[in-house]
Amino acid sequence: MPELPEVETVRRGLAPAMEGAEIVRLELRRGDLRFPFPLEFAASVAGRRVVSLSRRAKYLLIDLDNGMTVIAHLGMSGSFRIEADIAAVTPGDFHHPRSKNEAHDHVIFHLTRNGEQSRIVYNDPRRFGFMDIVVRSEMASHPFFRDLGPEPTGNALSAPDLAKRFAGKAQPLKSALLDQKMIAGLGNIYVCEALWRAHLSPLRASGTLVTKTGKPREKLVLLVASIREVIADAIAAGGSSLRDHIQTDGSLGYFQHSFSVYDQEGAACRTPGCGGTVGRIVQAGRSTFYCATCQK
DNA sequence: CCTTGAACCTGGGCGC
DNA sequence: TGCGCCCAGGTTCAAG
Repeated sequence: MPELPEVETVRRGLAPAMEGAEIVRLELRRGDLRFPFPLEFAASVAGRRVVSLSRRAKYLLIDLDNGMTVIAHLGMSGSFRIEADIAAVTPGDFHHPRSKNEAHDHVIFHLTRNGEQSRIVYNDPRRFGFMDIVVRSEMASHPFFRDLGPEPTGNALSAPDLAKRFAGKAQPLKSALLDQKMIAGLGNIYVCEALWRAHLSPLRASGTLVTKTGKPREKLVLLVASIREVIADAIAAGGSSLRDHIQTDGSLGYFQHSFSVYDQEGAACRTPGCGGTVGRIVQAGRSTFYCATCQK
């Protein structure tokens, strides 16, 4: 499920339940997800207090009071849910349908705070997600983070900076933007949506957005603005919910109702006056949705 | 260096 | 109902 807006939504959902709480026990219900859990993972976490939750790219970061940070990546199908005792319900309760795939509850954080117990459950049917724990001061040099590009939120991402990365590249915009070294946190949905907003073809060579002297062309400035806007809009909507619930309380994000091109093959292009039709092609083994009429 | 394709997994949807 | 095939929000690694 998760690109940057979905992970940010998870972070915001978990923060009130986790920050300040003590992790009494970390329950690992199998030895691995995509990778084996690190040695001493459960022991390093047990008895620690959660200082804060943050995010870098698509990684959720759980800062502990011993100077270590738990890193969680949700892969394609990972999700967290909160189970508070006060909200404990009968299995099958209408408002809290018991997930039929409890078999995929792989990691459980058992928490306590002010005498109240709760659990944070990580579920991941496909197990493309993974968790690790690192010393916080060494995190920036960790292989997961070392090569990441700027965040598309805030001011970290700029057109001149992206121009440097794009200069001379024949790589199509679609795959360049999916590359986490270019910009951190974009995935298939938001790359398609940003390119549509900027009226740029996903097939276009990224180097064509840069002048001979290495300056961003007008189109690149527009692309950067489009990326920022689509990410901000998606976060405001609580992310996109496709096959899974993404919010920690079981509710759905609703940005999927705002898709202009993603998963919209055959639909009329929503660009005013365009009249084109949304098409689907495959690039680097992944679906790209775009309007060939207005995206050049 | 670059690009493509396969691999890692499970489940949902669709056509027959 | 059932089976087989295709597809899916990500990332990595091998091969050409």
